[in-house]
Amino acid sequence: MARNTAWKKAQEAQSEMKRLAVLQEAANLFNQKGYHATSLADVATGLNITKTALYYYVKNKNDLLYQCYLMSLEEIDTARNNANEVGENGLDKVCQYVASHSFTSHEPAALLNEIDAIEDKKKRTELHKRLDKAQSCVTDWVKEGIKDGSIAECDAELAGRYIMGAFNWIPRWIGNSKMDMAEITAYFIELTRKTLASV
Amino acid sequence: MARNTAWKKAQEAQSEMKRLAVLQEAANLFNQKGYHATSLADVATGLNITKTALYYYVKNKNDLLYQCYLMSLEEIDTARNNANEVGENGLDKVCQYVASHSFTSHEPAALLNEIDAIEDKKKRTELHKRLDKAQSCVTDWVKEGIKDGSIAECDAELAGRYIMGAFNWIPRWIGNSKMDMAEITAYFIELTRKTLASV
DNA sequence: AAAGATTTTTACCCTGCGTTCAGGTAGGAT
DNA sequence: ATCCTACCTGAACGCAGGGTAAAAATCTTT
Repeated sequence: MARNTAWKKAQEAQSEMKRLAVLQEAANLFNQKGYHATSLADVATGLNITKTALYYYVKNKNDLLYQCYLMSLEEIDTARNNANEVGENGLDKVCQYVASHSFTSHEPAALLNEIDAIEDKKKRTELHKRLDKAQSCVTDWVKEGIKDGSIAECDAELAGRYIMGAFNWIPRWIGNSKMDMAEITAYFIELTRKTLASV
Repeated sequence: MARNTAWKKAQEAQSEMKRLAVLQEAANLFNQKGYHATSLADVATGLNITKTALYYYVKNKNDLLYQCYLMSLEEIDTARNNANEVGENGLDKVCQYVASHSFTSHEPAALLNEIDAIEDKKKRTELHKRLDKAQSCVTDWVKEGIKDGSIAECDAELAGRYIMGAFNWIPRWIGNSKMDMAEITAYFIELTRKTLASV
């Protein structure tokens, strides 16, 4: 029956929403307190359910972390694609990237330290690879910028690391600051332009 | 007896050496895997003793973390004083600071995230204060540099955060890199000079 | 050699937390 | 009424890992 499948789809969509809510809550806590310091009870109470209920959406705690990574990496990929489309030269792409990168609500950067907590080796290396890509694309853009003249001659990898470090570190201190992410990001992009500026 | 006190001092010195070895080992592991992911057994086996032996040198696991912080902060303080003595202008002081800061074997920067794991509230805020100082001195030097002309007009705090972020992030990726700390630091200082350069 | 101080071990307890199991409720379909 | 599916709960298990007490080994002093 057509009705049946349509209904089923609606159900699945709603279910997926709930699953994402679980991941979102978990990601927030993992970012705040770290994976090991966050108990499943913490995640559960934040959602007003029991910790056992989590097992309906997720295989186990470690899988929960993995799913969070998948979610975050998806955003990073989006940011990268966006930068490639919108950016007009190397420098522009780098700036576009860091802008969307740091606006994400999940603060994936903070999460991205806990990769070694992933127990399954295959998944761990998979995540490592995808993360490397998140860094190497910046390196590539810097090289591109050197060629197209928007960026000064420099060591592309180190320059990329320098910039990404500055941005990735934001979550560590933003709590103490009166400024919000938008202001900080805007100013950091200015600094980035100066750091990379040709002549 | 004079002999007695002299000897006692020697003993204490040796004991202190051992205590520092414990802290060093713990700091390394905490940096590598994080506080919560590191068990006392891990620390103990790294030193070829039983975990109970640790309790001779340290009150408990949380105190161990605290002692590690004290050790790291001492180095940071030294680096700051050194920068203030040797540096000839604002820009110079900043560069001196980050140079010695990142050469430390303990990689205190990585450690410095886990402050919230300190359970005692008083000690936690004490560490927070001292860490703030480690950041604010950079802000001050940037301001100084703007006045003495070595650094361009800019938001001193944000510029300081930007630079410190770049350096603090190094421990996260240096493992994947073929370069060593000395090379990286040298190049990062160049980038820092460019980022802050007046004109 | 015996007493004392320092350092480390053996053997154990106990709590927190991830995980499982055995259901239970609500609501739509038949 | 009955059954199915989606979703959730409470209670209990198992074990990793922090912590303790007391014995034992090692080193020093007299």
